[in-house]
Amino acid sequence: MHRDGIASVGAPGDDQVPVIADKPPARRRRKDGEARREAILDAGLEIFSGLGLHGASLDRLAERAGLSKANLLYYFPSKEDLYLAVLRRVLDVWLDPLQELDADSDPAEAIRAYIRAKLTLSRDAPQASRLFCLEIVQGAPLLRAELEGPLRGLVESKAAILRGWIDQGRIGAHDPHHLIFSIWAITQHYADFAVQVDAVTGRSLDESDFFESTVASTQALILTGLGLR
Amino acid sequence: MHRDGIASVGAPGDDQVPVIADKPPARRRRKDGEARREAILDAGLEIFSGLGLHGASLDRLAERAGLSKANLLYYFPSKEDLYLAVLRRVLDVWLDPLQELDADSDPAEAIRAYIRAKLTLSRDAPQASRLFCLEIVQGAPLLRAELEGPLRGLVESKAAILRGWIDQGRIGAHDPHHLIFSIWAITQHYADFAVQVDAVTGRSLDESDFFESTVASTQALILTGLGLR
Amino acid sequence: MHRDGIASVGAPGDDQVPVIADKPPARRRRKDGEARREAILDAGLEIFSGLGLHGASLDRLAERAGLSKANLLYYFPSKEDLYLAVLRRVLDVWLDPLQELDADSDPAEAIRAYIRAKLTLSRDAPQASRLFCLEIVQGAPLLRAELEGPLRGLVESKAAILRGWIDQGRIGAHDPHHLIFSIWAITQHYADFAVQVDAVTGRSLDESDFFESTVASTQALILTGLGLR
Amino acid sequence: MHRDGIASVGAPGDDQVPVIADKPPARRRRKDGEARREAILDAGLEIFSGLGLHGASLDRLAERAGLSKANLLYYFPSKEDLYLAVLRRVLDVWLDPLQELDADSDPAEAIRAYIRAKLTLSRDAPQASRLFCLEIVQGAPLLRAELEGPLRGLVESKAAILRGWIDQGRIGAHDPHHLIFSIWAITQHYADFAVQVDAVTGRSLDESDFFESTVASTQALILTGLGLR
DNA sequence: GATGAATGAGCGTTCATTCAT
DNA sequence: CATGAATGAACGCTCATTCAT
Repeated sequence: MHRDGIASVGAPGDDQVPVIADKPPARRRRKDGEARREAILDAGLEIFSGLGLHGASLDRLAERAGLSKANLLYYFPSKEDLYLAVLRRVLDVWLDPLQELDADSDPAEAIRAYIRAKLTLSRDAPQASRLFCLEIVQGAPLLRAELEGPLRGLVESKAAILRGWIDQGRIGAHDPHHLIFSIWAITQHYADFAVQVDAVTGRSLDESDFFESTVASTQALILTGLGLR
Repeated sequence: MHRDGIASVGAPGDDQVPVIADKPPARRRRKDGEARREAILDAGLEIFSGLGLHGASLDRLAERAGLSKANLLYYFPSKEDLYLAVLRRVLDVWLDPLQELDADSDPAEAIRAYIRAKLTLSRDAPQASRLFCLEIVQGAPLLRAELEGPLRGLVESKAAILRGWIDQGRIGAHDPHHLIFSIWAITQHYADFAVQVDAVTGRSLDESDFFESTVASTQALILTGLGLR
Repeated sequence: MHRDGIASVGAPGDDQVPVIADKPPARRRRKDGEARREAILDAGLEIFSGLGLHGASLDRLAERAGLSKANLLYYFPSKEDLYLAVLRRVLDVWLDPLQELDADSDPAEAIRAYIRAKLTLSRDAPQASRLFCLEIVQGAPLLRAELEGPLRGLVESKAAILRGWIDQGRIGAHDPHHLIFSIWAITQHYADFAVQVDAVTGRSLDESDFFESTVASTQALILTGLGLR
Repeated sequence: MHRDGIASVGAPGDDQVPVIADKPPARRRRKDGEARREAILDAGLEIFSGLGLHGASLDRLAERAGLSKANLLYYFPSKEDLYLAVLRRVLDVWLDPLQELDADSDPAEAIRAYIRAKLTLSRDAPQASRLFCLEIVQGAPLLRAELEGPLRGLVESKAAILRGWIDQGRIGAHDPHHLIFSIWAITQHYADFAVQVDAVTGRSLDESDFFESTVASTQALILTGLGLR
């Protein structure tokens, strides 16, 4: 139903068939190379998110990406390099919704939209969420720098917006960091713990009524919690 | 400060030095055997939670547990067996607080206590939480049965309690499953994503003021969200 | 004819069959382990001296030593470790004759004996000489430290003896370092360049008349060169 | 100080910039082609002499020669082909001084000149000497034919000259083969075992006083050994 | 001529597991 | 109980070589 993987999310419509068939060879070759890189990254997302860095083997990755192990290593010099490349692509996509949070918006509307955007990602790119989760849970041995740099900066700037709203009395007093963590935790839970959600409820975000009820529930909990209802 | 691991939680005071030194050899040996099993399970928790099933090697596990690889395999016939044993011990501890949720309690009090109990576990046994998270995120290949059996049953029975409270108008109308997931998500986030929390805020649940503010924040968000304030 | 390898030189008679068959198991096991180590070192000498560090494969080494590749790595943690162990054993044997050079001896007799000892080594342990040669020629990447330490010290002390003899007018004035290098060069040539010697003359040190004529020739050249005839 | 490599020895002044810039393309291309061949051979000498046939990789060779791996294989169809080409060029240069040995010369003068010529090569083209040494030490698997053919013939003819001088009583009686081997061994030692010489004495043939004293020492030893002093 | 892309074979090494003692 | 020794399978990676362009 929903495309699993983040290519479709990060760059929709990217893989349109070219109208004119015979491009000059140089360009065709480069296109092919980049398409292969993408295929490898897609395979990496799929397999790393299910087995972790150590559980994934180059053989499986290559097989899934449709090329030979040696050829895969031509594009990414080591398994870890591939893993990191996948992780970075994930991180970018994953933080995108937060970037949108704007001081000039209506707080209720902005938070409602943010929750929906995050849950949409959890539905459309659950593997990305899981891979990110896997890495963080294990102590982020390869991503720590990115967490302490860009992520921290982004969160600080958005926390400032929330604090502004609190100071203006537009939302209830609730520590901005805790609020952000709570929204992250709840929305990502439906991707990261999807098997558990499924085991307990038999439902998945792929079912649109469950998706909508999850969005509504989460929005209600948070907005009411912030005194916005 | 807080003991990391769940032995201290599940079986406090377990490793006291026996008062009388020379027990009969048969009994001593058996005691030693169980102590060794515990030591191996502790090592397993520590290492599996940091490296995952595939990232952990028997060599490391044995070294950490203080015995030889071959001897470790005497106690647990395979790496997967050990992994499962650790996981099961974790699951028991992890579900314990939910068992306490009682229909006859005051809803606000019960939920407040539940949140505190879960966050206490996140503080005192973060590795257990992480190991459980790791397993679920990867699709619970070895735990699915336990999720669909005991876990589902437990959640259903507690959801029924919540539904009862809602029907009685004692808490706001909020889907019980979503409510339980939200509490799980938020409280476990502080264990599972501890590095991220630390990277962004520089704080950890080990610091008692941060622990208390986290408890208060979460209780406020959930209880307000349920119209209990 | 002559045992190739240095075990026979360094530790003659070492592998005698024990008179009493059933040793206690602990001792037997250790014996076996050491015998295997020796077998591996022998295989290492044989193969490294013919193919160099990079040309030798663990598969070949293991096959020659009569065990599995994985088992070989149980005794030596890496190929390079094995290579170094072989090299060190070689170096010890190789420098031994020089140690014997004694200030109190008759110079002519001492030099004559030294030349014979070196040529005997070239005959009995040519692979050791070749492995050492291979390593030095490639710049001694793994042995440089040993050259600048122990070797240099040994040479200096023996050069002092030669210088003493020169000062006493007992041998002709010839720079001691150059003299030592010349003797090394000539005597080792018959091991290191054995194929070339064979290609040009059709002879080998294994033939006793060629061995004796080589000894005589070299002694004559050097001793006459030093004015001792 | 001294150019390392044999291009400078075998074909001095070969890489002069052409006076007239724009040659007709056909000829230019061919010239470029040969220059590239030379560059590859130079790279081959440098790298093979340091790492051996098996230790050198096409990637390194291509990088050093300044072209792509695939292009390198256009000039030499396989790594072994390149290795052999380098080796043959080395062999030619290496035997050159011996060719000069002339029956009509004064024996003392001829031998003195030969020693100096060989040591000059050891100084100016040590890598050539080392590569040759490496190959012979490993049993000359690729060069045996050349040793038993041209080399043997050359040595035989020169040994005849020496034997003539002996018969005429112009030099002391010393087996010609042994004499040639001794001169080879000593003179090449300063190239092949340069690291060892350096480790022991701290000197190198690149220092002109050490070079001259080595020449003098060697000439003295050999000529005195032959009763020419 | 020149090169980027591709690959099969092999390498050194790790690892879970077995076995004898 | 406990361990040193042993192994087959798999792993990540390198490499000489090929091929299409």
